[in-house]
Amino acid sequence: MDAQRRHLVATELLQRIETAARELGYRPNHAASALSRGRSKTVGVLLPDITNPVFPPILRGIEDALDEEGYFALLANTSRPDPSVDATQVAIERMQAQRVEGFLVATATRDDAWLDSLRQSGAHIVLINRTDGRGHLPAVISDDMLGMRLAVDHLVALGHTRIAHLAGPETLSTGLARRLGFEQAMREHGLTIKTMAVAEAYAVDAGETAMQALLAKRSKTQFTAVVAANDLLALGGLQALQQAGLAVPQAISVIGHNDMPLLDQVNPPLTSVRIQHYEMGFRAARLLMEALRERPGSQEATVVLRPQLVVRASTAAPMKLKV
Amino acid sequence: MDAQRRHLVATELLQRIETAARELGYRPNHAASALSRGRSKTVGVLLPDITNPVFPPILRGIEDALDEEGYFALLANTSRPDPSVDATQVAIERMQAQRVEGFLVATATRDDAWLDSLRQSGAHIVLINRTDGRGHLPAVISDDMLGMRLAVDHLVALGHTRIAHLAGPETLSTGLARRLGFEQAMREHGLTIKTMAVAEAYAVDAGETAMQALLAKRSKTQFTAVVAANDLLALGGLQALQQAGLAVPQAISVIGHNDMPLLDQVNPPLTSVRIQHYEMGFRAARLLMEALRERPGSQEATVVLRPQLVVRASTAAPMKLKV
DNA sequence: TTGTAGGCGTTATCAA
DNA sequence: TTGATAACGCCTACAA
Repeated sequence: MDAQRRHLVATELLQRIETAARELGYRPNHAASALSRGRSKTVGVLLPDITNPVFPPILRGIEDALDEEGYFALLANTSRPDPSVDATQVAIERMQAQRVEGFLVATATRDDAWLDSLRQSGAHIVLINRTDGRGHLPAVISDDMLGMRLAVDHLVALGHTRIAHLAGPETLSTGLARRLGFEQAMREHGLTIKTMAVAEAYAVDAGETAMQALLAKRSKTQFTAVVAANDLLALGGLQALQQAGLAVPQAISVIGHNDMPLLDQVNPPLTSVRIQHYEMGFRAARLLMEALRERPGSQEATVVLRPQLVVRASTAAPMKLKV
Repeated sequence: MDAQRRHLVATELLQRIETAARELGYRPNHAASALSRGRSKTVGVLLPDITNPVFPPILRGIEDALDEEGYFALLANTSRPDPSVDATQVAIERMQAQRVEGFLVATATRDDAWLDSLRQSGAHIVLINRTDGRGHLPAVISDDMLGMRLAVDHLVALGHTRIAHLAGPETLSTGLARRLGFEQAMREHGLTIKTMAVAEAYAVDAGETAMQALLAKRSKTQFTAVVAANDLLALGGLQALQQAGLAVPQAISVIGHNDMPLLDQVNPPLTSVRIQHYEMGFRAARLLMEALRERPGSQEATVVLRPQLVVRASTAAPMKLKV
């Protein structure tokens, strides 16, 4: 029964009804309600892969927010071993068949055609962590430019001037924004950018490869620090540095991005830009809930969360130059 | 349209129909189907907390298996900051309202009343990773006894004889089974168990506390190695050892359990018993799918997966005794 | 083979 | 305010 109207019925009667209902094993049938009211109380959530450590806190935030309104998330991991089938498209169709009331999308790239058509079909969408290229979808993201500025500021304060960037894929808004943020921050300090390598994906092995590319040019560039666009890249980079016999932070300082779990336990504990993952998921889900309540056309916001630098043992003053 | 009967219709007509359907924006309404057929194509998944690194691979396995049959998982994180409300009970009721066809439960303790009543209500249930106390529910678990044997065998082969156990909560089947496995393995080697500490929960800080308890008795017991029931406990233990100025593995060898992600990157890289998390989720979901297909009363299996020892740098031969 | 009627459980509408 | 009734969209069973 509608919670707001319980008081209209005698308490004693109400209790008798509820006991009876329990004894008869009555359960409200949500499928019937969904059909009749056209509200499934579910939303679709698109993630690349829940196995990637950044996503569990985001998902937890989403579910905590949905929970408050009695919603469930239908989850799809879109990154699959077999890329021949378009997992995203399939997932969206299945979710639409389930009549999800909206979508939370953490898989956007800067040129996703499906996002546009999904939007044009009138679906409610909130992006998480990554924006699309056009920027006309509401989103909850971290201030990636600021994050990179914090990283560069920290290194400059330690005395570094020759700083390299281990960039993420430019197809992702985060990869692009962090590169731009890095360049901007360097400019503000009057520093020129000597080296940059772009990783193919946010993954450990891609980071290793990219770092090797950086190291190949090291004799020329003499960089003493590396800002990575992502922790996984940084971890891969750490491995490449170790193989090259370069000590972190003595020879090279390294900064990651995301501050994913366990990063304080790795060797050396990694300095990283902490992103509010849980908050990101929570706010995005709330935003979606609000959009579902409002009449269509209510203005939709983009929320930008503040990152924070967490200094650990992978950054130190550069070695004295042997001039 | 039913895939098995497509051929009964002229291909050309079929295509015209499908184009028309697409143009009209037709989407099959699953809510209606669910109501009419009594099948929601969803199952409930109960986890303590997706943020704990062991669960993402399990969930991924579950979803990959469900995906094959067009099912979605409705997820609930039952461990909540405010324990005053029984999150499990609430989640189950909401899932039943959504008419989930079964439950995948990774939160079982050895004395859960709700599990029994859920079972008696006729729900299909498959347990994951942990069993209940009575053992009359189908489950997919890892061979915890074997896992501990692998750990002890490895330490004995290195020359250790005084081995301590950092046990998990006895309310969980894994905590109990691993302790029993440890004791059994020690017995097989003719070794007596000098020290054991039981952690309150599978968490880093609980591991730290428990290790401190072990260390308090160290002058008497002189243990040279610790087998932890869980990686988080081992990580906490590592911290306590570091604070006590004991080097790992030179002074003390440490073995974890689960081989969770990033464990190869911590300092020192942790030797651990690898559990097939993904497989566990995948098989459990498959088992549930089968149970849903069969007539009621079909015999239900418990699947036991083989763990595997992953040797890294946290274990070494014991220091020479100064006799 | 094709078509049609009734029902799934809930909600909303419209009369009384 | 209350109570009966149609409708939500799909599925199945039965009739044509």
